[in-house]
Amino acid sequence: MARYEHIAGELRDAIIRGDHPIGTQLPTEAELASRFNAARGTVRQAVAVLVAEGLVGTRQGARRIVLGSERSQSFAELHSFAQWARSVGHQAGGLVLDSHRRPSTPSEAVRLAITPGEEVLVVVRLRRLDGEPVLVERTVYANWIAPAVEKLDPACESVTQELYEAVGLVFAYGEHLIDAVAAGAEDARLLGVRRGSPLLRQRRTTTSQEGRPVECSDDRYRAGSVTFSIRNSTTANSLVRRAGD
Amino acid sequence: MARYEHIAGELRDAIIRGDHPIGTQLPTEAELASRFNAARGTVRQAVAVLVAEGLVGTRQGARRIVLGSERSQSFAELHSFAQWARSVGHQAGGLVLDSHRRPSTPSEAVRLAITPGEEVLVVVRLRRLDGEPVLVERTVYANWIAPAVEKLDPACESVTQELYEAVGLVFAYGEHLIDAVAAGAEDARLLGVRRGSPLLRQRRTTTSQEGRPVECSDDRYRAGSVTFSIRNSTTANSLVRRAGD
DNA sequence: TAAAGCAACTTGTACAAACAAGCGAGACCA
DNA sequence: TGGTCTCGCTTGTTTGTACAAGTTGCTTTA
Repeated sequence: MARYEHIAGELRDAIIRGDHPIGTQLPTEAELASRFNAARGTVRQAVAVLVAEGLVGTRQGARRIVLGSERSQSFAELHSFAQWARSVGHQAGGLVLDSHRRPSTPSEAVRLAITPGEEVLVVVRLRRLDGEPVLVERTVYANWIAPAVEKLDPACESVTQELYEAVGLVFAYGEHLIDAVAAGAEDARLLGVRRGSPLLRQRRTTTSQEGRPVECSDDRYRAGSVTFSIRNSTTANSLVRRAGD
Repeated sequence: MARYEHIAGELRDAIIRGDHPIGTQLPTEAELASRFNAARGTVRQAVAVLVAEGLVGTRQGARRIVLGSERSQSFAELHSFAQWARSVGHQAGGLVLDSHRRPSTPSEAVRLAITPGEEVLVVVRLRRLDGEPVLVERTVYANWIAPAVEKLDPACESVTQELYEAVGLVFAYGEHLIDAVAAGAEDARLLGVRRGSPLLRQRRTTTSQEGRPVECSDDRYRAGSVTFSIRNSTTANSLVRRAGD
């Protein structure tokens, strides 16, 4: 592990442990540098990690301040329903309801960076959390990954993990659009809610390490089952609000 | 403006302009350094900005890749409905429907880091976008800022801006929980939708520069009016998914 | 022909030094 | 008393250097 990651970990633990309560000041860079016997730049890099996690606030001239003390979960959760579920102590399940190929629509072609009409693989999955159906996933896979997807077990728990083990594919980057929609007839039936009841919708496009789009998906969560949590600050944010589209 | 910010801006413009199309490689650090006549460290800092914005993907050993070409909007939007609206070319409006003091509930006390029962100011606002009601804000302000809030114009367009101008308060940090809920009777009446129709809910807690909680709020958007957009990557993320709470 | 391995290239980590810029508290002055 | 000013402290920016580690394509080898 890198030196700065180690220092970041120590500081994070200290904050979570309560050594640095919320609202109090963190030690200065100089002090941390001497304590960890590292250069100031290395300490800055470590603290930057905590700032990015939203645990620490920083502004020029003033000592840094502890903002939170909850461990923020790592990325994979956002793409892997199963891994997220496990990390919060729940059991994920999945079931493929439909899987077929068809020509891509123009909008899908744009999102997947392919030529319109090129064949894609459409998969509809119902996801459960501790047995309860909570999520309908309608995913469109680009043609080049379709064969590997079709080979997956229909009841496969973690698509992300299986694809990584099978072909070394990593879902490295994602763009997400989040809004609320009313449940359609199929949504309602699958999730066991009334038609028109609120669902949390997440439309995402996922990209491989090399920047190649892999899939785009329309995921709908039953209201009350899942909450997205985001931290932001005036310096460095990754969240944007957009007009409906 | 700092040197690295300038370089980041130049690169961002070049990407948006299409000089570096999506999926292509960015110039190497060495080349950028010589082009901008800056040290490698400075270039790295510049690129880090774009990586944080989700425009560029990076991994050790390989050239950096352009992932997106849309300008990501700056932070203020997330707290300031008005400034966000203006930036996307719409006109924001606001109207205070109710404003009164009452003792804080235990949960509010925790979120605002005050003693339970301490008085808070509750404000209900209806927000419009180009005349259309799109958002009901139910905000709870900590006592220490309440006087300044009460002095605001009830039809005030940007609370954020007014409070900054009045008392120099900056909404520096925020934590946000996003989910979907059904419209209650009051929500439905105010937003002009049917009871039970889907709303996008954003519960937030906002903190001042000094790390002092200022307000917590329950904001509900009419479905279709607003979409949250998030970019993430395996390295460095700020988004977390949580079980319903 | 296909796998293994090497070599050049590129990004990541770490250290050191110097100056810039913002903050906060105490000193000073009206 | 109340405001202003200055000075020390702390974080932000920039440069330079050296080495570590991952990627990629080419070469070598079986």
